[in-house]
Amino acid sequence: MHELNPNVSVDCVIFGFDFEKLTVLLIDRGQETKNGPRLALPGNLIYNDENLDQAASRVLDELAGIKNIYLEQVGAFGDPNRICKDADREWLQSIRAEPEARVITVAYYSLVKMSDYAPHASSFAKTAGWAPVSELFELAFDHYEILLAAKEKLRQKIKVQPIGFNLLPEKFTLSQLHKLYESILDKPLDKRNFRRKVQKLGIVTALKEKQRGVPHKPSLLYKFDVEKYESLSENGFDNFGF
Amino acid sequence: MHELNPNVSVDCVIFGFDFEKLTVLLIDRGQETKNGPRLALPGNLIYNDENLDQAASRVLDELAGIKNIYLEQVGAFGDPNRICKDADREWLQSIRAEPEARVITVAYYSLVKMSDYAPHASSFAKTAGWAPVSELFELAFDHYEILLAAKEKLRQKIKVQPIGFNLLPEKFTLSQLHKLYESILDKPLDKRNFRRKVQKLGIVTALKEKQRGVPHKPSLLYKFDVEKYESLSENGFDNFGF
DNA sequence: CCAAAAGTGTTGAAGTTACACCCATGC
DNA sequence: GCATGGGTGTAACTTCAACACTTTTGG
Repeated sequence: MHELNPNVSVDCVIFGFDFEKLTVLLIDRGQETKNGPRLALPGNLIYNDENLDQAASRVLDELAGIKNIYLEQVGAFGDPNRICKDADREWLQSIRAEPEARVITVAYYSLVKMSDYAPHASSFAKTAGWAPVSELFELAFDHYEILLAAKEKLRQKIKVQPIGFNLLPEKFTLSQLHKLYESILDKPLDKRNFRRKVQKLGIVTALKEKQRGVPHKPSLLYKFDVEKYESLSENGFDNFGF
Repeated sequence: MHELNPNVSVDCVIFGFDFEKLTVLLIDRGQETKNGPRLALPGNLIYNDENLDQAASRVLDELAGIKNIYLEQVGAFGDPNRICKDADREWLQSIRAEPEARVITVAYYSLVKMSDYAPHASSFAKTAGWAPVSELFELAFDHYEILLAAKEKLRQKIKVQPIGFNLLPEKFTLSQLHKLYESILDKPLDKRNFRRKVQKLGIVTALKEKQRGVPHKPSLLYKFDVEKYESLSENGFDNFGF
């Protein structure tokens, strides 16, 4: 039966990275509200004939036009009183058949390169865009709490598995990778040790090509070795982590 | 509104340890079923006016008579086709108002000392008891999959934080601790290396007392050093993990 | 005296940290 | 020629994995 389930929703916490800071994808409900936040995570009710992962992908596409990204579950949220702000209640009344239903939501997260995914709003999202995580303090419903939980998961995850390669251009320099790790872990890493470690892991391979047009010694370019990455993924990254 | 939500349930994966092997708390549906498993994780629908954590605690108490244990969320599960076995369908018809409803379930897990918690069945559980994890291959619904996910979470957790001390008697031997770790990680750990590591960590202190009445060399008894544990907890266990 | 678990040290390999200088380019 | 970031090696130290025999008790 292809119908919305009034009691279960999904929300997506999509982190974006731009070599400067960590951002998160939010939609603007565009509502004329006196008080209460207008920003929310993209999320909506699930259909009864789709699974949770599918629902998250679909919702992300419907609200922000972003497809085909790997989403990982954060967990389930849903205190009975998560709809406690007037603005939230009003808004639900405008978009839901059963605005008063008890909803529990399953959150998903991912980390993408901002420049690869230009969000464009549709459905009930008035606008969609990237907001710096460090400047946010309030969101609709319990979305701020969900954001914090997702951030913590991301931090744990990146410590133990080399995600982050999808954040780089196809050809990249080891310095870019270095900077990426430093900004996510939020601490300096020794240049030589970092390079050694990444190279020993074997998931990057050097191209025969260099940077051009830079006002300093041009860097060798590297690409991500997908096969090596996958074979390591299966056997576990025994010795990763900075 | 104190009513059951037809679409959301919780399931509890309670691991028990008895110095021999890892077990899990299961209920027996007691159903006269031709085929399909009779064993299931304790779980049931949530009420609309309780939060997920509360629901998990309540359900665990209702079905197995176990109260006051710390539960941690595993995540949400619920493919549309999780009710695919005839036995499961029949059983739901006997206990639910809307047996055909799409249900997503939120799983919780915990690890307790078996001897501290004698399960006693009630409600729709015919019996409740501990089953060795390694001997299980099939459970109701998607409960086997949930069990595996919970086991993996437990494994990750115990690698990075020394839980497990609430599983031991006040005074314990290093061999007991050793066995505990081996059964959770499901692999042998070198005796000497294990002892060295635990002792260097400093969260156990030797008593001036030995085992008595054992038909072999009696072991020194140890106790858990709570203060040391807490000070380490704050600063992070920098070098823990087997 | 036998069975059963307790207890104990060393060594080689691998990994981690810290650290300073020359190189290639654009302007 | 100078400013900028690219690129490289080593030594001291710590951690890790592997491995075998003696001890103490109860029966």
